[in-house]
Amino acid sequence: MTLFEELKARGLVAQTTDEEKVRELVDGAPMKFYIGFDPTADSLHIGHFVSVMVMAHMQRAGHTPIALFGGGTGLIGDPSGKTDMRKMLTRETIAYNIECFRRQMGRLVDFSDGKAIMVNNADWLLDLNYIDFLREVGVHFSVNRMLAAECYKQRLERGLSFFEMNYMIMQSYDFLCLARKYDCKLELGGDDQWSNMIGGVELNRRADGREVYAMTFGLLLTSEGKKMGKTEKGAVWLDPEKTSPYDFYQYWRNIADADVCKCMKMLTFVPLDEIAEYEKLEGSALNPVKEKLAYELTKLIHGGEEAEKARAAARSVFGASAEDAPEKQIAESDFTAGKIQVADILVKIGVCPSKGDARRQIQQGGVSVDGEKIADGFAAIERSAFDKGSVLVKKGKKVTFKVVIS
RNA sequence: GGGAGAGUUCCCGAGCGGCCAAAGGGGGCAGACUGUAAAUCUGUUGUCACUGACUUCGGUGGUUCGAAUCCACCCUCUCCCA
Repeated sequence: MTLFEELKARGLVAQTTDEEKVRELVDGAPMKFYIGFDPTADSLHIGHFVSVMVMAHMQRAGHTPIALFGGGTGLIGDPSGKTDMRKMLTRETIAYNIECFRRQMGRLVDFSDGKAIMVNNADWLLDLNYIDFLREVGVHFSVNRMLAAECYKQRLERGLSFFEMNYMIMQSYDFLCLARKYDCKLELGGDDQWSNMIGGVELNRRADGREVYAMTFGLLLTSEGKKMGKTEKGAVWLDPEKTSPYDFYQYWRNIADADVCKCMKMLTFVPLDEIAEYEKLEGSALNPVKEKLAYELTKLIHGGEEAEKARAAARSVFGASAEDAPEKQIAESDFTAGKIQVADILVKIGVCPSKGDARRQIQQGGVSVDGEKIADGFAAIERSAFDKGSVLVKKGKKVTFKVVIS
């Protein structure tokens, strides 16, 4: 199976500007390609995951990825698919964010010895002269066509600033610069970037007469068509400080039945024929597959050791013993007259946002201490309960902590 | 620059001067059912010293016994005209 076929089978090919040519490039001699990243946050999240995986696949096949950080375009913000204008970021935050991205990406893509290149488009965008830019690049763009582009349509109804409108032009210019400087032949990106990417291909042809190509991969959507990786608490991050390996693991462990195999194809290196076996399964038989998915992904992002820990913790929480539950500390001073209210503990260890909420959870029967359900919202436990070292506090089915005294 | 309108709790969105901690929906959390899934049903969703008190309705002042609701100014956003 060739690389292109594999990418396609994994659902990593959505649109191409010229499928035959792209296939030749991907399956052919080593070449350079690029993927752009908007440094809008200080950590990559699941939405970026696909991009990074595609880079990794390509690199394994000998190609050289160019990771382009939108340090310059980040100052504008991509209006595609957004309903509102994005916040503008300061240059300092963007620089910091790029640094964070760079670190996280290093886990999956090898940047040593020039095997992959990192560039920041601020290097060529910031010093642009407005008039020169208009003369060199601006002439090649038709406003009529830009307005017709799908990505702007929605925004036209709600208002689109000239400022944002320039995003497409700048991204196109990126491709032109990379083609000139690195002989970059191919741009990859999420399907939502399609319009912007075509812009780059066109610009290369018009400005330099150079043939370059673009290929998109599908966005990571749930079977219900929503973007994955969003929870109410925010995105699922790859930074362990922002989303703990355990939560990360749990996110995937709780994935919908319909999405397991798709994610495994797109996000892991698990061989396709192995996944084909999993696709035959359905119902509760999928549970081990979900576990594998969660384990593989956690391993890719946080390393084998963290993956083992997360899996063990999950198994214990939902299995018989809870010995591996995460530990939380409370202080000796939290006790009053040798007692502490269960509600207070819940607040102290950050399980509940307020004491009122904690009482509610207890009264609704959602809290247990050392395996015993508490019903009284004002129930307190004795200091002596901690004599054995720790007390197991559980809220709901999924939140369990071992509480110790520091 | 001229004209019209809007800013309410996590989000959307009701809201008569007192009966408003504020309808309804979404989302979240918990319970039942389950497979740590989905769907469904139930409860709950400002804070606390919790049958009571306190803080919230863009901001600042004002009218009033009493204001999310009325007035003034300000800020922000949207729309229409130029």
